[in-house]
Amino acid sequence: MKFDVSHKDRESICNALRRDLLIGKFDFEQPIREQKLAERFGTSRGPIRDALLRLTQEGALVYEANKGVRVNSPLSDAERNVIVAMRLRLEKFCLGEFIRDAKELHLHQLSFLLERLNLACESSSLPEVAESDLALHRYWVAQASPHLESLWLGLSVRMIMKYSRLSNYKQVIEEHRKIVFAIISRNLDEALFYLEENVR
Amino acid sequence: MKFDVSHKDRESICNALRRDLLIGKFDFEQPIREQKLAERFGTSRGPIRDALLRLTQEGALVYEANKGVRVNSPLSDAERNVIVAMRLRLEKFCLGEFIRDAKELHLHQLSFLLERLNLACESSSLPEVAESDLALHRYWVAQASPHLESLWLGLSVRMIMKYSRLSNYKQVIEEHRKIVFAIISRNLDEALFYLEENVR
DNA sequence: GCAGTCCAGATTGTTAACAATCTCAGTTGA
DNA sequence: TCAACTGAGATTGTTAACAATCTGGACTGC
Repeated sequence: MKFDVSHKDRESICNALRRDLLIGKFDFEQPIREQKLAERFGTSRGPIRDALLRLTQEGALVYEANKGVRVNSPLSDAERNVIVAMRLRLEKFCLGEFIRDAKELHLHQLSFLLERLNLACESSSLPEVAESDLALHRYWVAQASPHLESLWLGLSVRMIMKYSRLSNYKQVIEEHRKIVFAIISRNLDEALFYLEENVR
Repeated sequence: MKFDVSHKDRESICNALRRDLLIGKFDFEQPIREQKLAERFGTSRGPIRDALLRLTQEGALVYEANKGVRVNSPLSDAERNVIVAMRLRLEKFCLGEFIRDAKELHLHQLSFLLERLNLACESSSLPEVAESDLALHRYWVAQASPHLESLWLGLSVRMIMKYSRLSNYKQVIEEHRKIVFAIISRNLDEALFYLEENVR
């Protein structure tokens, strides 16, 4: 339980913990100890606290005074529906902006991220698939609107944590291939259609 | 520039800073210094960093490595429209849950919050009006879904920061009176209608 | 004059020690 | 028996000192 090193900055710690949360590494109802994480990442508790505070704000963790944090309780179906609708509203907007403004370089980057997702699916590595999936979506969101990126991230993580053990890798890669192809051919309506199919 | 004391915990510091941000107390593009705030709140830099980190995650501030935080750049009209739509989606859901489940006690609490907003408007105190306005909306959101509360807060703060110098106090109080009366008479459609009118 | 270097002060980032609080098993007393 | 108290250990909350980095201006060599 060591050698997650080569991470040092807050962003990296946050990303590593977020990945752990996505794949359900931590038990519900069991508090997450700062000292343990500090040893794992080779830092003091300060940066760990920063990361936990941030994940709390994103909704993945929940905080209780003088008791630390634990994994947040799952969303109800109704709450999840609201989150999904909000994420779609946000991501459709970004996709529109992206298709309108994307340069050749950006489309190429998209192909690269799709290929990364493909490799992750073929290796059947759940953490890799989850991360590559989010990284792909995140790319057009971040390009279209840095303002909305962290908001999108919170929604997406919270969404995926509930269901989506991402079991069917064949389907995952196929859905994203459709989206990316539609984007590259600048077909907005088609891209939005496949996006909705994928997210919902 | 002292005696904001009687605040000690992170929540209070965060709320105080959020209020300052809502009324535009800090200059754009000018960094916010941790030491200054630490002195103002009578703590060390640790809790201040927590609060700034949280407000950054909410989108009110923006962070740059080794340079600290500053007020985030304003949203574009298109971005704001997306935020408004998302907030409405969320708040309408919560309002429906609230009207369905609210006990007499909760409705009474609503009247109290409305009266507080009324007093704030009469005293024409911008910070008080902004805070009372948010507190009222926040109440039905928090009651309906604690899971969604902090998400809602981020959206609302980001929304209000851009426009809404909340100039017309007469109108503010009137709009909210309509919403609250509709809620108390359990008329969902009417409540949703006035909510949309108020938020948008 | 001017591009490049360097240094001092200011500011953020990290750390370890300490304070405050919680947990829980053991004890007490009715 | 069992509810209430107690205290030691564990954990979070806070602090001040220190390290790393940035900023701006003075200095240097051309």
